[in-house]
Amino acid sequence: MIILSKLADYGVIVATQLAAEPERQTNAATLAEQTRLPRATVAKLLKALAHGGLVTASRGAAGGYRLARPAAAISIAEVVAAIDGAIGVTQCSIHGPDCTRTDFCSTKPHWKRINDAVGTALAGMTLAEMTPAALFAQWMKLPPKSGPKDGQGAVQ
Amino acid sequence: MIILSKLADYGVIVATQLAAEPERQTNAATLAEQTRLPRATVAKLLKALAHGGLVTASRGAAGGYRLARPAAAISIAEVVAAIDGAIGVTQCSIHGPDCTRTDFCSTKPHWKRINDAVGTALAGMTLAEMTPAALFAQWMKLPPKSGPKDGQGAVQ
DNA sequence: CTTATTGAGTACTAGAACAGTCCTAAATAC
DNA sequence: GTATTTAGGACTGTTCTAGTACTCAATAAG
Repeated sequence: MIILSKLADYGVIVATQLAAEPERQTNAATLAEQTRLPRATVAKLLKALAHGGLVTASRGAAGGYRLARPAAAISIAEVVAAIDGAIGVTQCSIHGPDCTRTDFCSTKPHWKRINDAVGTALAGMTLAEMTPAALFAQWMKLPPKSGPKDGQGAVQ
Repeated sequence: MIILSKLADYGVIVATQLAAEPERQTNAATLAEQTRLPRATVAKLLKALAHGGLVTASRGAAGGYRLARPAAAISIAEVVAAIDGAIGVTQCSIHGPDCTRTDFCSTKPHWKRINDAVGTALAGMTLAEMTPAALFAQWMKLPPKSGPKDGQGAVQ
């Protein structure tokens, strides 16, 4: 089973790309090239991110997108929610008490615990931590098994 | 977005039902009645659980299912994995390095952290904790806002 | 041994969700 | 005015999910 949809995954990648150079305004076509994702798909993702208030858009010639807030203030949970909707472990976690089994379902109250754990995990990581720069910093401190001598560790 | 599929959710419900009376052997039809789930679906779930080694089956007349291990030794993660397959945050978390973006994808290494958090949350809860008995015990210690005077709290 | 019961395994179908594309309108720079 | 770029839908093909049905194998009871 996969937790994130492909689009949510892509959304994080696109947002991370924006976070890599926050001062610049980048248009959808350029982001598509940078991330090697289909142009139309990237455009769709950016619309969703803009709708969620995570990026700001400028229309017209020389327009484009940039992060609405500092990358360190945008959590992965927000990015995912902007694309996939609210995060819930089960159907009943989202829809509330309209489950026909509510009355005798003993599992329901427990999902909240798991739900919170997942939410915390996604909310506890920011876009800033996803950038290559952050990855590099981490790699300097905690070199992989193969050691820092081969540059591959930083990518893999 | 919903993390668990309906079937995985149902799987936990069915397994919890088995955990409620571990000494008895119950057949698929009875479990379907107890959980109010479609009989054919319950049968399908039980097959998956049996395949995953979580329940043992006895064929033939007076056959049925029971937990293969004590409920306290079966984690929700195992139940979910038996039905939905291995848990991964993204496609690449499962498929490994065959992603075409591996070389320049800076987000990939970070998913592991989130992946582990989700896995830990699901692995940290057992079937025993999901049973009504466990719920009741918890409710005795931590009564809900409405207080223990109305018996409803234990079900909701 | 025969028969009824029950799980095992597989195949199948309808429906929903997902991923991706395309088109038209609105805004902006030159 | 014209080119560029996002906004907002609509649309489509594919994949996945949920649910059902059917046949085979195993077991208990008479």
